[in-house]
Order: sequence, then structure tokens, then C-alpha cells
Amino acid sequence: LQRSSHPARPALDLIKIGDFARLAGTNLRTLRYYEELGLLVPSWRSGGGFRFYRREDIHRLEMIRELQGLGLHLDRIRELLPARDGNPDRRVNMARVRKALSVQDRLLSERIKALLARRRELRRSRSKLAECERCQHSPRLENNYCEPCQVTGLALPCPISALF
Amino acid sequence: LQRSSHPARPALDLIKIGDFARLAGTNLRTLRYYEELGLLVPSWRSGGGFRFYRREDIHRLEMIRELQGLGLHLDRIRELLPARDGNPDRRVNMARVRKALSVQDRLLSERIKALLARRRELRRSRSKLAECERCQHSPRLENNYCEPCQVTGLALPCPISALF
DNA sequence: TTGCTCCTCACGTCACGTGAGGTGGC
DNA sequence: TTGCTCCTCACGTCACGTGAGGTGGC
Repeated sequence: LQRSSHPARPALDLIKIGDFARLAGTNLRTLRYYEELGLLVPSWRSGGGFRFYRREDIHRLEMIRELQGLGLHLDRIRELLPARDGNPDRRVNMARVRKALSVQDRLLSERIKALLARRRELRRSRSKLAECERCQHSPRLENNYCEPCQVTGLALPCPISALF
Repeated sequence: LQRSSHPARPALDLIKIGDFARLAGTNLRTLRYYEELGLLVPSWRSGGGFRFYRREDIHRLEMIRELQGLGLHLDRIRELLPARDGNPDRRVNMARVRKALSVQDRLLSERIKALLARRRELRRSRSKLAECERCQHSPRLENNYCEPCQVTGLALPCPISALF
């Protein structure tokens, strides 16, 4: 009776949630939450309710983290990474994998571009700050915190303006 | 009596919270929350309690967003971006600006490096997937979702493993 | 004076963090 | 059988989202 409600253990190398969490650098709560959302479902549940994962599922977890780091919410991520049991049609399946990879590539490229631009701005700020160190003015309320610069009359680089 | 509890309006070009939010691409709740945390304090409060900001404070808000995007929590960000009223000593002040810029530069470079590596992995995945499209195998439970690849015997690129 | 903006609670939400009390598995 | 791991609630937290009901300012 109890066995009939639980499918048989698949012939895979499966590990318990604690070992999986350690391997993947996460914790039990997060894994349970991801299961609840249908984001990362354990490959098998024992009769006692224990979750069992494939080692390879680490890569799915990593992908979730990457997409979170790019600013996506979990429901948007679930749209991109549908559950494995969803569709058995090979062509549909391949199409969604292609889609997920290309979307990520685009997000990634945009983010890299933005970060490179920000880094250039930070470098400009650091060389400007070197000039400020030799200046007789100081950022304070009365000079609008050196905005604009008392020497050049130009606006400060944004990161310096943020900190003065 | 009421005037004495509120400092006089400074001789700056100040705008109300709604205009500031629009300019900065954020909303009132976020700005009030940042004030509560001491992250971004309005330059002046009217007698009726209205918040007034400098236009240049946009850059501080942008910096907060950048650091959030790099994964920092707001209390860590506040440590990096101390309030302006904190320290009047010029050398101490310059030192903390330099520190904040260099920390951000380091975080940024690490993040860029990681994203570039991820992008390379995604590109490898897309060319591998092109091979998979012409393969007679399909990822399914019985072949451990093509892990390892039935053709090469090698592990799949991680992003493909995540999606198969 | 009217309308629009702003104010302060205060409860809701997302993605978990952190126990409490109880059970499974080598 | 013992110890360690796992289970399911369930309340807490961070960074806001979203009204409710009331007041300020050109």
C-alpha cells in the first residue's frame, strides 16, 4: 500500500538532501523552497519522505544562482527552466533548451557591458580623486559638496559625487 | 518655536521626493527606507515634514544600486558609504572615499571575470547543443538525461546538464 | 480654496533563516 | 538500539510593495 503511492527508486546514483546541499554550496531550506516552487524537484522521494537528488542537479542549482545574480525573480527563472517531466517531444524540448541558452547569453552580455562601463567610470573617478587630494577645496555643504568642481567647473564623475 | 526645531533651508537647489524619485528611477518607499537606514538622508526637511533632496544625490542612489547588484546587503553598503555629516577631517574623508572606490573596483573586476567565464561556458554549450540536435539519443530518465553524453562519453557542459 | 503631493503608520510579499518537535535509515 | 539526518510546520527577517487616512505647499 505504502509502496504503491511512492514510485520505485530509479536506477541512478542518488544522494540525500544534506549531501547535495554541501556539494552545491547551499542549504536545506533553499532546496525545499525550490521544490515548492517547482524549480528543482528531487528525482526521488523515499517512503519516509526523504528527498534524493542526482549529483548532476548541481548544475541546475548553479544556473538558478546565475540567473538570480542577473536580477531575475524565481518565477521568471522557472519560466526559463521548465521541469524535466514537462514535455517528452524531442523537438519542443530542444527548442526550449536553445531558447534558455540564448536568453542567458543575451542577459549576460548586457550585464558585462554595463559592468565594464561602470569600471571605466570608477577608474576615471580614481584619477580625478588623485587631483582632489592636491586641491585646497573640501567638499562641504557651502560649496554643494564640490559640485561642480571648484577648479574645473565641470561635474564630478558620478562615483565621486556619490561619496563627497 | 516650530522654526527653531527645523534648521533653515540650505542655499542649494533642492527638489521634493517625488521629483527626485522620478529622476532617479526609484520610488518613495525605497527613498524613505534608505533614509531610515541612514543610507541616503535628504538634505533638508521642511517644517511640515517634507523631504528635500539635491539632484546630485542621484549618484549616491546609483552607487547603492550598483553595490546591490554586486550582491552586497544594505548594511554592508552603509559601511562603505558613510553619511556626509560623519567626519569633517579632510584626510580621513579622502581616505574613506579612496577606500570605497577601490573596494568597488575590486568587486567589479571579480564579477566581470566570473561573468566572462560563464559566457564562455554558455558559448561552448550552444555549440555542443548543435551537435545534440543531430544525435539519435534523447535526454530521459533511463540514460540519466544524457549524462555523460552517449556519443562522447564526456560530461555535458554544465548549462546543458542543467537544462536536459 | 482646490488639487496634487507629501506625511506616517501598518500590513503584505519574496526568498529565504531559524528553531521546535518528531521520525527515518545505515 | 543509538546517533545522525531528515521531516513538516511555523514564526522571523530583509528590502521593499501597497494601501489607509490625514496634511502641506505653490
